[in-house]
Amino acid sequence: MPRTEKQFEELRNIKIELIESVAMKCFAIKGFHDTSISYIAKEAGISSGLMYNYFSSKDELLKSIYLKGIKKVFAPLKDETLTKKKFIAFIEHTFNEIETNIPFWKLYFIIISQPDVLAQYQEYMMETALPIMNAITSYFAKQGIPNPEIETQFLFSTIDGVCINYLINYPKYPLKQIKQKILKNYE
Amino acid sequence: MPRTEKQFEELRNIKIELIESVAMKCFAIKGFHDTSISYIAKEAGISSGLMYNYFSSKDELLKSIYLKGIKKVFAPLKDETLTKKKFIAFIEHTFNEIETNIPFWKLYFIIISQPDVLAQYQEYMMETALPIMNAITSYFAKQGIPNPEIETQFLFSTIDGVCINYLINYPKYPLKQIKQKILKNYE
Amino acid sequence: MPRTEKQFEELRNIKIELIESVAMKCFAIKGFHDTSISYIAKEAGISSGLMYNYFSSKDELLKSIYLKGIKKVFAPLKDETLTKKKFIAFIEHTFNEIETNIPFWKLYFIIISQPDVLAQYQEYMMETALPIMNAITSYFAKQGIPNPEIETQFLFSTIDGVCINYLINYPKYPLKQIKQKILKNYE
Amino acid sequence: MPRTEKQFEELRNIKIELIESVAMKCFAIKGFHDTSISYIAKEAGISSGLMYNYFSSKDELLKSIYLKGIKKVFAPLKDETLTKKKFIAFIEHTFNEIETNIPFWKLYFIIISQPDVLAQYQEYMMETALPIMNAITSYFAKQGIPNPEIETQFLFSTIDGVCINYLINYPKYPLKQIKQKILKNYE
DNA sequence: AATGAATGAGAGTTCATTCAT
DNA sequence: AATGAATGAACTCTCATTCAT
Repeated sequence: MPRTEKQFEELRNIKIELIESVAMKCFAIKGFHDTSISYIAKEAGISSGLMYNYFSSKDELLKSIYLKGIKKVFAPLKDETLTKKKFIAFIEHTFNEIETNIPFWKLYFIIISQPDVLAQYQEYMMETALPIMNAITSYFAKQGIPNPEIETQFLFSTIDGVCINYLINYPKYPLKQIKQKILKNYE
Repeated sequence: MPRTEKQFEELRNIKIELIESVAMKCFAIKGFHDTSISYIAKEAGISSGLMYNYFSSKDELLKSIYLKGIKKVFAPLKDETLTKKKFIAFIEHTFNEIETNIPFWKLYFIIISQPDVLAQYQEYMMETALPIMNAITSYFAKQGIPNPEIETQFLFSTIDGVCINYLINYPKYPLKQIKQKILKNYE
Repeated sequence: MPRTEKQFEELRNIKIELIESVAMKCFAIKGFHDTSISYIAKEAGISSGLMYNYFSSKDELLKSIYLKGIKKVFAPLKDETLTKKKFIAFIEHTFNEIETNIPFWKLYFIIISQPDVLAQYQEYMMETALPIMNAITSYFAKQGIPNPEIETQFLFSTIDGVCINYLINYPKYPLKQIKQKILKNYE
Repeated sequence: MPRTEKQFEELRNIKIELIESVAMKCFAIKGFHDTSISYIAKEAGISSGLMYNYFSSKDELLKSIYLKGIKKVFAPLKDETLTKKKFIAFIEHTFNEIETNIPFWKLYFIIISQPDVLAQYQEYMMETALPIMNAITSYFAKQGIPNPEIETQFLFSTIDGVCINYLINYPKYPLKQIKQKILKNYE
């Protein structure tokens, strides 16, 4: 009995996710340029040629990992009107993502540190992040916080900074306490 | 008649500064791995071989730029006991550095985002940053701020995050207002 | 359908032998430093990058050729007790190797003339040559030859000297007559 | 008082000999290709540019060292008719040269192992060596030694072989005893 | 779908040689 | 005579990508 098209599709997706997951870890540990396609292939248990059945280039592989990661981070955050509870949930969710997905965040900072690569992805990230930022700005405004746009910028900057310092210094970095401090700021 | 020792010395220093300055800009714009030695040389108007008269490798060039930059940033900050005035001056100095030396800070985040490179430089950066951080922690404690170590970590993380977002979004990023907000926090 | 493991293995062995054989000739004709990898590749009709699929560096290529050559020369010479017949066979074998494998011997003298390269290979050569030398010394002793160790050193030195002069002057060098003279010395 | 032309000439010769002597040692220790002009210059205490006042190229430097060395080795050996005493003196002289001028002989084997370099020098060496070889052949003939040409080839080959083995193994190589053995052969 | 041999452009680096001073 | 900064061709080596099987 031949496999259905759906089964093939599924097998393909499993392979793609395997490759992306392995590649993400490699990039995070060794850096993008210092991780060769053939190394990823070996780690993933496939041939280097097969990589190109799933990704048309090394850059495309990076892009795919990045976009999926961004989607995953922002997906649960609907741009509906925020309540206090939802705002807190957003902070909690974000810190949880940071803590449990270190390789992705390493990759994230590699990407936003590479100016020429950044340009291609910036647009997508902005599309994804902007609604969230706007929702938060509205929330801050409603809470009576002065300069709510600045406050949002400040919050997102802080989270970026916390993230990058956590990546460099974990497990020494006091992530939980910093999170508490941020939450307290908005009580 | 050959040039005097002093003339050679001066010639060398001029070339070193030229190369470092051009390389810093190239690295900041294109990234470290995507900037070739021959490209830097062309931009600097010299031959590629000349680089190696002054820097033993591309890595050493990066290191030299980094160390000089870090020194310049932290040099004015004595680790003496901080007063409020001095604390404010530190914040002002830091934001000023960020605003006026964008290429260096781009390079800085490229470096701390590259796992392979980071390890070599982390130690030096820590040696340089730690006394400042300690002085600030003491200052916070004296001011009666609770959890002064966490507060210091938070401040430095925030500054990193502000910096990285400024680099990506300037001139749109509201750097001055963010600085005012931070200063207000510690009034 | 990919090739089978066995097919790949065979393909590899053919290429390795091709590269080694071509490289040996090139080294012998032009010298090691004056033969570039890309020249060898061109002569072998392959791309320069392919070399590095089989040999991790130019030095490793040289080493591989050398070790295989040495093994081939000394392989048939068991270090068992020598009889007159076997001793003569050794001399005959050695001269035959010299006469029929000129490129290898040129390479051999290039190697032992290069101080930097020599050190790495000396040990292996000694390991290989010493048992033979000891067997011959024992044979000389049994034959009642005085100072058998010196006699062995003299014999090996002579063969080296004959070899190097043959390489420089063949086909003018009277290799066969020299061999007869040596054999007569030990009758 | 300006120097006379002769004094200039002498100073120049002293410099040349200094450079040649330093270069010879460097070549012998590190090999020809692994010794850079600037390294020789530094060892000789001059600038690399000045080298080219005395030698038009690195190859010319090598050639000059080689030719002077060959001349020095063969100079005392007139091609007059040999007596037994003179023949013994030749052997003694040769071994003495080997023992006391190791760097030159290392260089000598580097050169005769480099086929493309060899061609240029072979002629000169032959011109120099041939009269000596002929004289010795005549001497052997007069002594009633059969196949005197072969005997001469054998002697020179042996000396080459002894020399190369001495260079590799000194001070372990039994040079003096080998010399005695050779002399005994011709008593 | 799958392999890994093969390619070749381009990287970092070295160094004999030149030349302004 | 003397310096050493400067050049640039040539080197070794890497690796994303292709392709015959």
